[in-house]
Amino acid sequence: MSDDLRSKLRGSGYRLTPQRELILQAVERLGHATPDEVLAEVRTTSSAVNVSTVYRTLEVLEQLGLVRHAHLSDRAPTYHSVTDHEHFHLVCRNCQRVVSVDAHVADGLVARLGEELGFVPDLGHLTVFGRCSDCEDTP
Amino acid sequence: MSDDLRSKLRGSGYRLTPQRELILQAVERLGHATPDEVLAEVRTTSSAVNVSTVYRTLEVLEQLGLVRHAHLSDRAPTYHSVTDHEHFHLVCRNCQRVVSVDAHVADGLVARLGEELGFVPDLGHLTVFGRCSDCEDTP
DNA sequence: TTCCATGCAAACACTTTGCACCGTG
DNA sequence: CACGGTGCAAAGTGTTTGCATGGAA
Repeated sequence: MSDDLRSKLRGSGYRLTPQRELILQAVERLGHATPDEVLAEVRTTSSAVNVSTVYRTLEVLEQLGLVRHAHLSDRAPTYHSVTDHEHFHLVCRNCQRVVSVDAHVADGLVARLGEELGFVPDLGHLTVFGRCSDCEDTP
Repeated sequence: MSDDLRSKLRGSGYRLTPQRELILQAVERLGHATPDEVLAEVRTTSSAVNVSTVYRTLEVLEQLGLVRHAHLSDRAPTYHSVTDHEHFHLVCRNCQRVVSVDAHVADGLVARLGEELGFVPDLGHLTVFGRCSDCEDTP
C-alpha cells in the first residue's frame, strides 16, 4: 500500500519514513486540511510528530505530485491528496462553504488564456471566491 | 482631489485623516503593493505612519471600494486601487511576472458557474497561477 | 466636546531554520 | 556506516489587539 509512496520517494532520492506515511494518510483521510490539522490528525492516530516535519513532508509530497495545496482562506493553506481528476475550488465568502469543481468547467477560460496570452494556468491551485446560491441575499 | 475620499469616508461614518489620504495615494502610485511596501512608500513621501494604521486603513479603503487586494504570492497580499474596469491576475510561477486580464475574458466561466452552481465569483480577487509563454520550457 | 483614529508595544498565527541525534538504505 | 530525516527550540514573517493619547467634526 505504501509501495507507491516508497517508489515515488526513492525515485527522487528520498527515503520512506513512518512520518511520511502517516502524514500522507492523514491528508488522504482529511480531505482539505491545514498543516496544523494534519498534525493533529497524525497525533490522534499514533505517536507524536513534529510541526516542522509536517511542513517539510508536505513540501516533499507536493513535489512528488502526491498532494496539492490551495488557499481556501486568508489563513493557512489546505492540502489535499491528488486524485484521478483535476479540480479547482469555489469558496463562498459568506458561509465559507467549499465546492470542488471539475477542471473541465474552465476549459473555455484555459483555451482563451492559452491562445491570447500563451499562459498555461495551474487549475489545481485555483480558488475562486464569491457567493454561493444559498447566500445570494445575505449582506 | 481628496473630496471623493472625504465623501466616501463620511458617507460611512469615517473621518478623513492625513494618514488615510497618504495611504490611498501610495497604493495608487505603486500599482500592486503589500502593506509593507505601502508603509515604506508613505514614509518616503512624508512623515512616519504606523504599521497598524496601514493595515486598518487598507481594510477601510477596501470596504469603501477604493482599493482591492489579491494574493499574488504565498507571502503577503497586494493592494491596488480600484479603476474603471474589473480585472483578474495571472502570475507566472517561474518568472513571477504579473499580468492583469480584463474580467470579460472569464465571462464564459462566470456564466457556467452561475448557471450550473448558482455561484457568483468575485473576479477582482481572482489570481490564476501558471506558466507564461516566456517560461514554457524552463523547468 | 465627543468619539473615531492613531501610535506603540505586546501578542498572535503561521512558517522556517540551525543543529545534534536518529535510523533508513 | 553514510547521509538524509527528525525533533527541538529559537527566530522569522506577516498581522492583530488593547490601551492611552491625539485630533477631526
